[in-house]
Amino acid sequence: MPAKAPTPKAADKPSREIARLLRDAINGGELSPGAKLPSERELAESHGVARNTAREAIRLLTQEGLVQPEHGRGVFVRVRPKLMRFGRRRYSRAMRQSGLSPFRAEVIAQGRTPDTECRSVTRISAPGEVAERLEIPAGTDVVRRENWYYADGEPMQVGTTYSPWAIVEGSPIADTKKMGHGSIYGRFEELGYPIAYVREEISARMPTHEEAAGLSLPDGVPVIDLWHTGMDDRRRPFEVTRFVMRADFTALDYDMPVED
Amino acid sequence: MPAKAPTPKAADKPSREIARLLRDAINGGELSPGAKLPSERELAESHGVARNTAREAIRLLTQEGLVQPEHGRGVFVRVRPKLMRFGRRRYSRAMRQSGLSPFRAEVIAQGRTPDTECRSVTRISAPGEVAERLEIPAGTDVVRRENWYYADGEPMQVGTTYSPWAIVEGSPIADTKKMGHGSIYGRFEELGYPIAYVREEISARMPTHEEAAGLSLPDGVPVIDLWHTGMDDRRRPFEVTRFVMRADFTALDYDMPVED
DNA sequence: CAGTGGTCTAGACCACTCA
DNA sequence: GAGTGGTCTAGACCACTGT
Repeated sequence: MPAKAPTPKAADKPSREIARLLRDAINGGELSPGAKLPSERELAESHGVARNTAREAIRLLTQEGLVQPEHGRGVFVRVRPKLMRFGRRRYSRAMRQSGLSPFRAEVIAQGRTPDTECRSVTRISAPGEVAERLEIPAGTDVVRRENWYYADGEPMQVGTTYSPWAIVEGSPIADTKKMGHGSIYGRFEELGYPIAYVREEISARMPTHEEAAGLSLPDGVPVIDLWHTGMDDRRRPFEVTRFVMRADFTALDYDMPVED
Repeated sequence: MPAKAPTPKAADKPSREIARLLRDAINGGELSPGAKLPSERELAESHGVARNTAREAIRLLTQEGLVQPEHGRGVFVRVRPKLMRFGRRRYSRAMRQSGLSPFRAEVIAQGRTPDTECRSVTRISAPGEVAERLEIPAGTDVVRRENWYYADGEPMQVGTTYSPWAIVEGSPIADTKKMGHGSIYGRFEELGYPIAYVREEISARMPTHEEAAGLSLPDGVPVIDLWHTGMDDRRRPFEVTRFVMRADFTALDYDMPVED
């Protein structure tokens, strides 16, 4: 090849450059959410690079969560869904008495169709992370309930609830059969454990391989990993739930007084 | 080539298979955090595939946040750092009077060295997201302070605080110069705005291109995106801060009474 | 210097979608 | 069947890290 640098200004690697152009087009509004990007082969030809290089550009945008390739159809600008919001109100008495679980209420409020499924109810010995939060010795018997939450048929969250066997024995909570669609906190109240305090420990990370498969997560979508502890009026923990939630559909919203 | 399928059992694509083997080795403990993986060329040869295929396997694990390639050195199993925890106590009177900002206190408690830097203090007209939360008309003048938070020299968070000009005019908060390393809530208290309630809206997502560069984020690390609103004893908002935090170093921990 | 990951090429075939 | 993304090959050169 002749001259070494016809345009020394070129912003580095071709793949980065193509990604930058597409990103700017998306952020600038030339490519709206839902729009289809040029195909990999088109991008490759129009930029005079190999297909793999165009593909690398798409990959960069995918990891940023900006676009989403669909096999056989094309690459599309991702639509930012309205977030489902969960917070302190989730545990209010009003919610508890509405007969609706907090998840169902929120999804319905957004005009979508909720669905929940209890995949398993088992009696196991408490793992360390659970025992600590329940303030019981590790290995104590607990009931484990695995719940899946859907909106319009798509899985949104998985919640795994653990509660001491000594507390829930004989109640609907320990029952494999249906417990109804209401809030579980109504059941705990009947057992003498009215929820009065909650602790929520929140972190975020990329999903594991299994989570990505189970929740049908596209690339570039993290999960919120939330450990929830429910306590009664004397601050005795009676239930912990670990939620794994699609971060692109979920927001947490807490409104609370400041501690002294 | 001769026979079509010598082992039809082969668990799908070679790159996925190599990724699975490495993942299992990591989760099984054969490869501890900090350990070096075989080089791409070694993996390619030992599995009888092209280097790009081995590379694709590494990429899958990188996106899961399991490993971290380092240019010229190798690919390493990621060390899960101890999380910095922030929560409701962050705004307590005790914290306010300790003379330490909540961030500094937490980092020091972990035996690391905190650093904070105020990159800019400007007077601008409030963007919509800010005005809504401050309950002021969009376009009202606010002071914008951009703060960067470091632990052991590495950037951990960026917090952008907005407060009505009418409230902070003439105070250290509106001053470009140093404001000291204490909590900003002490200053607001002096101005007649003792913090009494907070609202925290939390979501998680992949970092933008700019955020990834600014925070030196490795691939596979999401950010926590937090809008914080500070309110006085009459629930009047006087300050909002948007935090963007490295999710692999950060946890939020809220302990609160349930609403009626 | 040798060894590592980062980027790129120019092909190939497969799997999926849609008219 | 035409067009799309998904995976793979067998090379090449570059940039960075260590000794």
